[in-house]
Amino acid sequence: MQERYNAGAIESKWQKAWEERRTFKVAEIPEKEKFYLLEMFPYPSGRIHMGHVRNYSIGDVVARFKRLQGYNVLHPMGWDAFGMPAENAAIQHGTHPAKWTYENIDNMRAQLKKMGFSYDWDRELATCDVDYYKWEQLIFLRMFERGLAYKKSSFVNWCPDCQTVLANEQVEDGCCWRCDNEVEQKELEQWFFKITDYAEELLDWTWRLPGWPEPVLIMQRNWIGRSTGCEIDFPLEHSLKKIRVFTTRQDTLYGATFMSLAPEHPMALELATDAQRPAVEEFIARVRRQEKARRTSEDFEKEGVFTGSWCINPVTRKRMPIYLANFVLMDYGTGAVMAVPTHDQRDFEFARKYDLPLSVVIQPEGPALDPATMTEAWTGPGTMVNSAFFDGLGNEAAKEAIADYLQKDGIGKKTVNYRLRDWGVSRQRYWGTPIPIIYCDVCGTVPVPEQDLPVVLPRDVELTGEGGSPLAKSSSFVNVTCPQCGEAARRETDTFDTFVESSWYFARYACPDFPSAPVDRQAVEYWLPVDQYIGGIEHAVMHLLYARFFTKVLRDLGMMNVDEPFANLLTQGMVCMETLSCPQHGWLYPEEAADGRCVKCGTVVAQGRNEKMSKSKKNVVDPDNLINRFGADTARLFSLFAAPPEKDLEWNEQGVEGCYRFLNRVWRAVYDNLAVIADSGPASGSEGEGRTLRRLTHRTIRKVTEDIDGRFHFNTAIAAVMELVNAIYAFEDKARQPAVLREALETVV
RNA sequence: GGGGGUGUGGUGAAAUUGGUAGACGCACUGGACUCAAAAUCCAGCGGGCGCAAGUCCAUGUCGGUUCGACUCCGACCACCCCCACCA
Repeated sequence: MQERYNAGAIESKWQKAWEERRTFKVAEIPEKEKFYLLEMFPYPSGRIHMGHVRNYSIGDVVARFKRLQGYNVLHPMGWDAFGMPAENAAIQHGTHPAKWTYENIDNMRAQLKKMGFSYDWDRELATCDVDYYKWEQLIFLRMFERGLAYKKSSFVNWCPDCQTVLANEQVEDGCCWRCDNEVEQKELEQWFFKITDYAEELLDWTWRLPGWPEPVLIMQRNWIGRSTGCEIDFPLEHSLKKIRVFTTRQDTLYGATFMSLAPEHPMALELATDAQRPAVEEFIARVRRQEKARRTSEDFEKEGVFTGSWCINPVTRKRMPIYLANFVLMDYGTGAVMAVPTHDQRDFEFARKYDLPLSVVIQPEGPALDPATMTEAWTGPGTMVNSAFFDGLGNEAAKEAIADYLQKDGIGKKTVNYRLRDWGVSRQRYWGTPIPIIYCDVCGTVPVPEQDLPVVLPRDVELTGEGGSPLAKSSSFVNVTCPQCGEAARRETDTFDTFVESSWYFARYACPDFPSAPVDRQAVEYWLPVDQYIGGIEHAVMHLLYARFFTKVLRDLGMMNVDEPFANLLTQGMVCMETLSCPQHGWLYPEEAADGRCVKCGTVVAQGRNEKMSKSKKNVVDPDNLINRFGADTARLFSLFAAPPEKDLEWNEQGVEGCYRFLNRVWRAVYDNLAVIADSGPASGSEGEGRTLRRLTHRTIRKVTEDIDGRFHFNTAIAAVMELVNAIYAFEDKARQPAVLREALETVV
């Protein structure tokens, strides 16, 4: 028998046993209550990091706890395997993205196994496997049939220097991350998912998810951004055409004195008079060039240009000049805004700049507003003035009254608008799911017939990082015959946003090998929804909203019968560490500093504040080192003990050592007492000191149970076990009451 | 500008939701063991006064509610995160 705590020996012994016995493999057992525990699956970047250790340690505790409570626990793991880092590695090092990705997966799988997490590895999936993404292509085809997937022209970030499309994350301060040149907006035809069709339902259900953290629900509600108002038509002065606006402030309609259109508005050019045309064209070109940079700049100036045309305010019958304005967004509302300078700050600034008329229609309490002397717009409540028969009403009441009036007179109608935009899923990238569409000169856009799926991502594609979609360069991929008419045709060469894969993987885990559909209805019926989902707060909006959307789409496509994917959600904080930097050598890894000095030059190291661990700042800890030095249990214990899960976890080397010390203490407590407790039976009676220990043992059981179950206070659960261990060390009456000691020790273990 | 969050010892944090503030850990200090060190064990550890039993002060600041407030309400200060010209 070993003489001291040997984490490596203990852990590898049990990990081997779990693997051989398939201990965590599960199947549907109808008479047994299920519990589906899921942690957000990792991107196979190459190595696991402390954020994974934390996330998966939390999940593993809950999974094991629920198993001990008798649940049939599904706890799967897989890989969010498509994405740009694989492609970047290919461009920089010449490795194929597939090779890079699968090698990384092998690496990380081995690391996760060394951490001892209780996964059912038989359900492992990788989203870059054809067997996974072919079902995604099928879902897309069904969505296309129903109009839930459609194509429209839209703007992408384009680096004119690199000749390539950039993702939003690749644009820093309006400039390309690689060459630092200014990014332009380029118009491309792109695929979209009609998530806006589900805006109302996605919003409604945020009030019916009691197991979600309130801040996440609030963020989703804000992101969906429902607002009620009116669409109002403004007739043009010398034409039968009209400009339609959306407003939430129909109470200010009588104060609308000019009109602002987005530069991308379809009527922008036709409204330009001959005299104004050069100025208008110049303005549109300039805004298009700036568009992204302007969003990030603080001191952004409102700018516009007069088109030369006029429209008529439908209630005052007054002429309103039509401007193009750089702050009006084409993709919200109708891309046209009725400008009320007295009661909207942007319109106010714009009016002052271009000397446009002001008319007060809401008078607050106190001194009367005077258009000539106002210094800012009045956006608060007040009494209606200069508004015909609505004068004297409170402006909130007038909102209703004017909306009814507009609707009755056919000038406008009540409507609802969302900030949520349709989800653009086209990516001009190689390493992703091919979009199963064929373009034929005769038949137009033709979906790939279902029996022709999958559209396999070809391996032999050259990746340079320049130009458009890499797949476009593979002629064997691009050139096909039209499935409808048999003429020569071309394949779609864009791939899906990787968020598409992560929007339904939780359902595929219920039936990872199901051969005839994306999901097996029966398996899904048993396992879904996920009873506990765990992951980083950074996914509060995008991933979690897309997954909710997909769940509803799959339901409406008749593929499964689930309304919401995640019944309970736990969002864990980041793992942080102090940064170290040397004036000469920049950021330093912890091992590059000793005694507060840089090991290279001896300069005193500057200590930064705690920041999220990141390779770029070199404030990282490699879980492998931790496992080798202390064992996986120490790594797991520390990541649970140092902070409650929703808070940021501050890395502390000495804290880790403290956890290791504690595990040593536990081991010794058992080992040193083996002889004493060897022959003792179950604890029945107890007295004196023994009675106190017994009570503590049982109080600890209750405390730990309450702390883990639903509360997720792992730190206090561990503290309670530490107290019990302290009491075991203090217990002296071993010889007379060995059963009490044995019970306490077994409880700790 | 909008939304969300945080503020408790030297330090990470507890206080199960209005009832003994600081559990548990880290750091530190003293002691035991050792030729010595490491490891381990024991003790102390918010501040003031006191030899002591004690006692007063203390949860960002200022007010309020309450028999009682880290917890609830109001105002303010500081820091962090997210969204950001959404009509």
